[in-house]
Amino acid sequence: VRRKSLKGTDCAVALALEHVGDWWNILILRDALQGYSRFDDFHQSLEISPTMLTRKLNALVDSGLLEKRQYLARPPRFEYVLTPLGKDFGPVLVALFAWGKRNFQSIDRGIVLVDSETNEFAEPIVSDRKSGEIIRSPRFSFKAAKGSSAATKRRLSRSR
Amino acid sequence: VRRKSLKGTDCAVALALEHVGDWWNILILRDALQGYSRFDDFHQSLEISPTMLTRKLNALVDSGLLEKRQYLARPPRFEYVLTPLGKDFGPVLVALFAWGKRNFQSIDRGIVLVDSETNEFAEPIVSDRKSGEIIRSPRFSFKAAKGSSAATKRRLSRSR
DNA sequence: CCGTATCCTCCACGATACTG
DNA sequence: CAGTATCGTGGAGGATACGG
Repeated sequence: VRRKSLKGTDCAVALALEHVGDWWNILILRDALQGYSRFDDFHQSLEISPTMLTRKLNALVDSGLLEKRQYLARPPRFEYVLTPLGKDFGPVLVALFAWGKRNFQSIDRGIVLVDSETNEFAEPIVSDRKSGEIIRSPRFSFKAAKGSSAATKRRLSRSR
Repeated sequence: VRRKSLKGTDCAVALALEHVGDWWNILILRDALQGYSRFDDFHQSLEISPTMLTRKLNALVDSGLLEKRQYLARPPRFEYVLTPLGKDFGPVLVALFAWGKRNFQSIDRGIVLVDSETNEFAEPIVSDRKSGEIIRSPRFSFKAAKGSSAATKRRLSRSR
């Protein structure tokens, strides 16, 4: 949007959109809620240019949805983790996910946003720092419930 | 976004964003769920250029969220009403509204998205076709509950 | 009153290249 | 690996003007 700020509006929806009102933010938050935290994880997941990812990550930090945290001293490494405010955004994503699933996705596969039992968000991914091998990535797991099929071959079709 | 389509993705969130993934669409749907249906209602509410409003309205029609319906033969007049798919988007907006309200809006005023009792969406606005006078606009009504204050003076700060 | 067509501007975004 | 700097461009979006 020729981003006129909607500050001054007292509508909570508009206020919310100030912080998450675009494509990338939502997708980043989605991944974050799945447990993603490192730059490169987002980078690979989203097919976003590093430049843009930097901007969006910083913006989300500024908005207080993410926190930039050092997890390794030498070499200095940072991760972006959800703040309480960011986690609180979860239900919105759940609703969005549900809507999309109800209406646009007949096949019963895709990411798992919440554990169907506990209603809590999936555990963070675990990856071997050394090899970079992903041990467990909740993004690709399936609902435990009734016979979900085999793992999804997930290849984003490259544009261009 | 240099709008690469995310078609081919099986993530429901991405699929959903294909249709509502921007600022204007959300705001239009918000208004639609409040009962707005006429071009000019949206136009005034959103401070959007008529050109853009046309585009967004058409896009939402194409996506199947809105339906363009003639409500007057002579002169021909149209209104944009929510389809079932569009109404189904309601819960997402409710969640977004709630998040914004919880976190960014301390004052207890703003639009009413759902009736607190029935959990149904507010009634359509009623405006006098002749005078154009708005008789009832739920956007500016307040929760019936505990002493809400006077009407909001709503002036968007113009950019530039 | 309810839009649509045309034009133009500017900035969101990707490409590319570079650093610790 | 985890980013930042610079640059170029396409398209989002406003202004304006017109029509039923």
